[in-house]
Amino acid sequence: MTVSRVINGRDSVDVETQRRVEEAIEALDYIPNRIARGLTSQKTSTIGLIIPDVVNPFFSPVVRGAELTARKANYRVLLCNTEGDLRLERDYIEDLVAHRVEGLLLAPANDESRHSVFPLLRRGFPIVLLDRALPGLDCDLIVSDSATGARRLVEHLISVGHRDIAHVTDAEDTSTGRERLRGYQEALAAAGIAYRDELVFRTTVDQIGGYRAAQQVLSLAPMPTAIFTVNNMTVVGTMQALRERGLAVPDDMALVCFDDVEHLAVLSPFLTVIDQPAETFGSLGAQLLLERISGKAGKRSRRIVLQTDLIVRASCGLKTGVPPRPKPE
Amino acid sequence: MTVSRVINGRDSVDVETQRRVEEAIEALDYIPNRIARGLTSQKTSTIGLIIPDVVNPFFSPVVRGAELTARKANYRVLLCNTEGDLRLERDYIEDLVAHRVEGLLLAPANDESRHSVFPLLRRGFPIVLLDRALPGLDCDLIVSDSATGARRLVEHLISVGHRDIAHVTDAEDTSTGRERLRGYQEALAAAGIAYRDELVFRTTVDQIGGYRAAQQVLSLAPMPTAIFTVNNMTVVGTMQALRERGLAVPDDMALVCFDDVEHLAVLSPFLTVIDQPAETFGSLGAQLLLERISGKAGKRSRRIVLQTDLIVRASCGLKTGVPPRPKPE
DNA sequence: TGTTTTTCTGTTATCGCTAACAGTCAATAA
DNA sequence: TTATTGACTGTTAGCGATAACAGAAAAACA
Repeated sequence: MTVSRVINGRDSVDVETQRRVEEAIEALDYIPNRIARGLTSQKTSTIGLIIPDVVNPFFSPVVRGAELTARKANYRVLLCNTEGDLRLERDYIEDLVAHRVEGLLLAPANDESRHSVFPLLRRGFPIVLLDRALPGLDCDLIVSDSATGARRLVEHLISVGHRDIAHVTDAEDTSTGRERLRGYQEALAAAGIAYRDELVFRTTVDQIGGYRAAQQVLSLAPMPTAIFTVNNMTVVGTMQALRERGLAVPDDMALVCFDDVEHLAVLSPFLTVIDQPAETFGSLGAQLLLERISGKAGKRSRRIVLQTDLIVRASCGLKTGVPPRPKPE
Repeated sequence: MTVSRVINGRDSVDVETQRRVEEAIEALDYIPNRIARGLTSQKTSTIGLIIPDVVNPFFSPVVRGAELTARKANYRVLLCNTEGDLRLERDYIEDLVAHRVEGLLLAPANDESRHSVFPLLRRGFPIVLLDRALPGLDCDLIVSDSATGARRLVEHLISVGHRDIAHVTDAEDTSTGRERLRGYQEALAAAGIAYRDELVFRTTVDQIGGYRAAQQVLSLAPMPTAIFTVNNMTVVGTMQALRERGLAVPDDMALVCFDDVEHLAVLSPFLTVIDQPAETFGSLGAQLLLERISGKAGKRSRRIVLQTDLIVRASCGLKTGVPPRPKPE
């Protein structure tokens, strides 16, 4: 008990005793067991972070932001990678709750994730959704303005002369996919171009999905002159398919997508993209979550919509590319 | 107690009792507290993973590999981002130990990390070092063959006609930096080219470091005709500096580096690189660690050297680039 | 001087779980 | 029939910390 007092610097302890305790701690390499402390205090100082894929350059900054912010508040982050697998996601959620994380940051796989989230929400478990909203759930949320982003991307394509624009997107089971599709449709409508469902290709939003969808796009006759892919993984697959067919960007096909990728942006700035503030998803998400955990959040749930940046480069056949963003700052 | 029996499926429990317990669990949304279980069993089923930066495309696959492998063994991963900061790294290590992680995967910031690691090692704490060795520490270790990789990169530069080759690397406080410098020197020696210390630029191995070092390279007169940067972050900074000067790769300057980057490799395959099996660092590291935790590892420490791939693309002025690696498989 | 207060340290109980043991009851064996 | 076994459930203790309280000794006060 006296040891506990020394470690936590609470209550009064004799100077001499304190010295002896500290000596013993040193001699024994004693490190207090935070787990046991958590048992008593009912605080684990840990939050869970569930994302589909750390390797995805959109999500890794999310991890970084969350970790940094959590750390500042003396919280730790348990990271889980779902691979976009719902069952894995569900298992992870249960596992994290069993680990008594004090709250959860979740970038859900798709709409069906709501079934795992709902029970937590009902019992008032602190949770913040990232990137994707879940239908019917009233919950703290950070998304970016996907519809506007998509609209600007497609408007840009239209402004440089494209009218037959294919869209590679997901199976319509994510809010981001739906919003981006909506933006695509809005841009077309505003330009008086008829929406054609056969130009929208639904697939898994990973590299292979992008590859397959692009193959379908390229088998159309006549081919569209531009492709708008829903994220940074599908664009990679799409590019592969283009290359296989010997098609060049932008000469044979214009290409735009969501998500900027750091290395690409500097080393080879040719892709016109919508850049999302990825790290902000993590840091702001952690901040909201910590507020909720500490009870400073109030009853109402908060929906935050982050604005995005259109970065115009050369992938649409514009005559002059905009120089890359200035970095280092 | 009977509840514990039902949950763990141990000992015999009456069918009727079991049903009632399960009913109650359901009704109460009861989720067992794994933390408390850990207190009893002295097992937290958690490992720590400390890396300099999740956002770095070399390290994010490491995280993925570690997480996947740990998960298969029913272990969780506590992730910590040091930003390459020694003090943060030390704090994290202590923190993870306080959390009673059963072992530690560490990609150390630099040689000085050994002071944090040594006390753990002495008390037999399971630990596996990733990417960088620590001088004087006898410890499980996974590195890639940096010297050979560097040698092949420089040999390639020499083979296409370069003789004045600058090297951007770190402050000589990491094993990887030293090994790559050694490979650079070996390649020069083998070609009968004199090593010139003024062509080696020591810096922080991040983007800004690469940028500054490259500026120095470009201020030399005469300028070298090729630059070999030590990793994927420095090459980004280097590229920025080149672009600012209006220098093109490979026409005005050849450029090679360690680390392939997925997006770049597909979307813009022009950089000749040494590709390290990044995810293997994580998965194999976790595997070694779990073996050591379970006592299956034996007394002797294991040193694993992963082989690398030279991927020749267009950044050295070779007439014909090799096609990008086939993907999807 | 005696009484109160303060300073310090030790004891007990508790967090949620499980190992180890104990006890009850019915089925089986002798 | 009695002893033995097995199936089942409950009790106690302890993992490592802390909150709450208790008690002893010294300091401050009357």
